[in-house]
Amino acid sequence: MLREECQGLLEKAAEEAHPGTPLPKTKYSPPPDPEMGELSSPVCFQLARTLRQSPQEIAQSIAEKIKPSASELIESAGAVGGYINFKVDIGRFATLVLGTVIEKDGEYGFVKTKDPQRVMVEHTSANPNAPLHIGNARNSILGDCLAELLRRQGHEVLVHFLVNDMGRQVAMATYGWKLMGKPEPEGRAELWVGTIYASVNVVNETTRLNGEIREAEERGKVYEIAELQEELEEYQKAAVELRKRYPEVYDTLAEKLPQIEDANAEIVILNTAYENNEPEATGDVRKVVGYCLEGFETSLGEIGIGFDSFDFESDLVWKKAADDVLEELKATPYAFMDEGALIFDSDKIAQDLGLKERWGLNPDHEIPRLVLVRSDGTTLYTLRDMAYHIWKFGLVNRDINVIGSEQRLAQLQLRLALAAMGRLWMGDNLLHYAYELVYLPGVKMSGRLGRYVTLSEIVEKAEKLAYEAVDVRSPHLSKEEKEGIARMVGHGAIKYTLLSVDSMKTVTFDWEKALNFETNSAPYIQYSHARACNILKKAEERPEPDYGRLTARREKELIMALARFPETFTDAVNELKPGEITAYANNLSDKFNSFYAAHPVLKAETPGLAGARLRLVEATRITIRNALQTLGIAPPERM
RNA sequence: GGGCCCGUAGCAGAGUGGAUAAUGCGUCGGCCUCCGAAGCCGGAGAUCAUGGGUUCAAAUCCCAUCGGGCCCGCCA
Repeated sequence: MLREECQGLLEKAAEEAHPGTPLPKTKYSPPPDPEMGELSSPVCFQLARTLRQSPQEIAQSIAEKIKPSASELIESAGAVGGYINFKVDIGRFATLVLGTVIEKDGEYGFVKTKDPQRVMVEHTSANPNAPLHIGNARNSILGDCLAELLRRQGHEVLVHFLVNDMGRQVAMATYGWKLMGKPEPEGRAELWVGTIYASVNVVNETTRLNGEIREAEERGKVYEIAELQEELEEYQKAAVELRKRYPEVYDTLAEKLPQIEDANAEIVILNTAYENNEPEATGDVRKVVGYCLEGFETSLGEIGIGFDSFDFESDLVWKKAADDVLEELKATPYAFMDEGALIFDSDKIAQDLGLKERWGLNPDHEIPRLVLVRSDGTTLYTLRDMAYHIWKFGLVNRDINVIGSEQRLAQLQLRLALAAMGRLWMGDNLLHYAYELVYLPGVKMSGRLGRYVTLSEIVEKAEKLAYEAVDVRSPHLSKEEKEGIARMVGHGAIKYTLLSVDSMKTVTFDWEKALNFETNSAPYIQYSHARACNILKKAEERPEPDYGRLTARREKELIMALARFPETFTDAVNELKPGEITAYANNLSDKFNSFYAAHPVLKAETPGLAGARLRLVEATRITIRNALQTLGIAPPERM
């Protein structure tokens, strides 16, 4: 709102000083020194060229013509070094801002879009044969936050999870489970399924390697033996870890699997049977996948993340949706046979429709082709993915896929294929929200070997550390209260670390940093919220506010920060950058804590000032809470 | 070989055309008889990977080079 005021004043003044010169759009920003004012425009630098004058002269001439009296909020304007700086009438501005925040309360800042859409956010979509780990967690947390941001902007949002249940990996887990006599899960279902899967893999690979070593020994190939031995050691190490986690699982499989003549062939048979929807196979696979998905729902549910729908890849196959896509593609000029396989010509469609320019791709780069059907006639995952997206676009008109950046090319080819089938609008409205991986120092994660740091481990550890911190700082609270706070703080800490880093940068997950409860963390922001709540709780009366007295630097800065929330929110949603909100919330907390340390609220010098400061605290509480909620972080009232 | 992404203080990490490059950890020095010290106040610490270019103005845009990651499967 302040920007519009300044822009209006500027336009009028510029017209007077330099008639007929259009005012270019520029960004406003706070000047480096608060003494210079609250908002500044660099517009004169741009005018310098057309007006053939120095920016300083232009700024001077425009500033002289600005009439602050025409504005309710601006007190004065001045030219400094080519910039035009505005000083805000803080009393009036505070009245407006604090009044708006308190009146809008839970809705403050959530500027509604003029163009509400139905949007899908697909996120997590982890293979249902291993537990969620910290890398998946970045996906889930980003996806959940994007969905929340879009919802708050007024879109109708659907959150879906694609279950990749057609792969060999799921068949392996199911096969192991059958071999064990189809037991019920023990402990964490997803970890248990993951252990079965990894055990099958490790036992099979060990058997294979032992055979190859024997053969190499017979032929006396010394060099090969050493190589195989080394590989074998990796699996043996993994076996020890798996055995430690679920002794019966590993031991049973280690005993039974080697007795099977060709376990791999049996796994393929099971997979094919499932693909054909044969009742027994379907019952078994769905059971195991179900265990795993329940585990996902539990561990994500613990940190407040959920889905509207789990979409099974197998359902698409059974509905023959992929076959329909195949027929459609075959009928286009972009599918051709090569060595018995059916190929999609990604580059040709991009050229024919000018999609490289349209989608901002390198025009000189040839986009690699894509295999749709193997020479043995079986289809590939991509085809099912196309069918899935056509289905999704039957529900929504915009789709955001939160998927690792390594899938960039595959996602592009998917969009091109949609365009090739006459569904350009789907290609245009499909966004691959890419993110980089999360690394754990000193840990090499591997699903195949059952080696991972699971999300629930991390959540548990965070809760434990948070509990200890609460216990030290607020020993008088009941155990239940402490636990509730520990959950909010622990979960918040994890989410904040993953949301505050740009999604295109790799994150090195550092326990110390993620669970540091000091400045620039969720707990710091939560603490600021709790402090604000505490003051409000202790205020016995609310004197009539005298906003004109909020003149101290820290008060002004806090008010300015509060006023910035709506535009921060809008930027964050439009650019899909949750980091904007984390940075904002941290900055707002800084301003509040500085204010808190410098100025007493309840014991302010006059009742009018106390009243004004109380509203300021109230508005801060509301804004911090709103910001945290868009991030999926809970705002505790005490901690 | 081709393509995409990343490179900012000891470390972590904002900022993608505007003033003196945020912030945190660590480090040095202060502040609890005053609304919660998970806090506040103040120091020191940066050739923004390197070299060119565009611009009144470059960490930001363009080109080249170096370093790191990922992709270019008849895997999913």
